[in-house]
Amino acid sequence: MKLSNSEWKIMNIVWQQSPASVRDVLERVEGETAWSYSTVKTLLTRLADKGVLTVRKRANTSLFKPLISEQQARRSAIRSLLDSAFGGTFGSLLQHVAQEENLNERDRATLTGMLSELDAQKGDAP
Amino acid sequence: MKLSNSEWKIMNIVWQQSPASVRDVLERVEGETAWSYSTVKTLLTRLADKGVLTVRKRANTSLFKPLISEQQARRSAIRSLLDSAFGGTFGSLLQHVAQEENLNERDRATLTGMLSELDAQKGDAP
DNA sequence: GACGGGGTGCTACACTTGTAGTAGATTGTG
DNA sequence: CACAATCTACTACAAGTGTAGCACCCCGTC
Repeated sequence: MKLSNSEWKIMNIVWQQSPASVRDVLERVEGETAWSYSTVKTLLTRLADKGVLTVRKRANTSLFKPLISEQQARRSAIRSLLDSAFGGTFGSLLQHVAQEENLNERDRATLTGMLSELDAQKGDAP
Repeated sequence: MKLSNSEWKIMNIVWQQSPASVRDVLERVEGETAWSYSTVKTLLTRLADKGVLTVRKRANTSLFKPLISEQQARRSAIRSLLDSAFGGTFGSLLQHVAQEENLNERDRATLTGMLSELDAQKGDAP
């Protein structure tokens, strides 16, 4: 389940406030984005069409609830990043982070430790 | 510099074989994808238009070279993942990995160690 | 019971991505 | 030099994203 940028923004809100109406979401994004009511509605509807949210009608208002957990979504986002940018292995992500992101010495050491562990097993998760 | 899936596939090749022609790339992706010559050409051209590759003409053939490093691209891909899916902090990525991905006990412990380190400093990298 | 505020359902439209075809320029070779 | 093999340039088109407008419906209030 691949989410786009805007879709993540929406989902992050719906995960926090589970049955959420268009207006609920709109109120939360106001200030961060300048989305119109319509835009939020379209995004929510699309997510429902994709099967990521359910809709239930309460009076005349649609309430949306997540069908996938934040964990699932995060997991698949990581997977997809690994596949396109890190040759599919978690190890190379760690390696990159250890070398490139600015970590302190302790953390870097920790990571490189993990790395050699991973290298040692070589039986990676698919 | 945001790269799409196919663009990553192309870039991964060009990073390996620096001046690369359309045909060079095509040969490398054959077997993995069923892209036509045209498709590869379009993708390379688009990347050049985006300023991610340079083109130089050698006789009648265009040769492409990366203008950004794999590190830069990876870095920005991570940044973008963090922003959309992990509230912008590296810590929550680590946390997710520690809890959700299937690591062995050693690695998990290592990560949670790092995590509390990060929490302790609280002065994260922007 | 008419009206206004908020809601829904459609429609739209520009830009990006995935994928490719075609026409015309270039070049090595017999 | 003429021809075939290559290349490039341009065009195309469907699906996905970002962003929004409009018409119409329902419910509470005067």
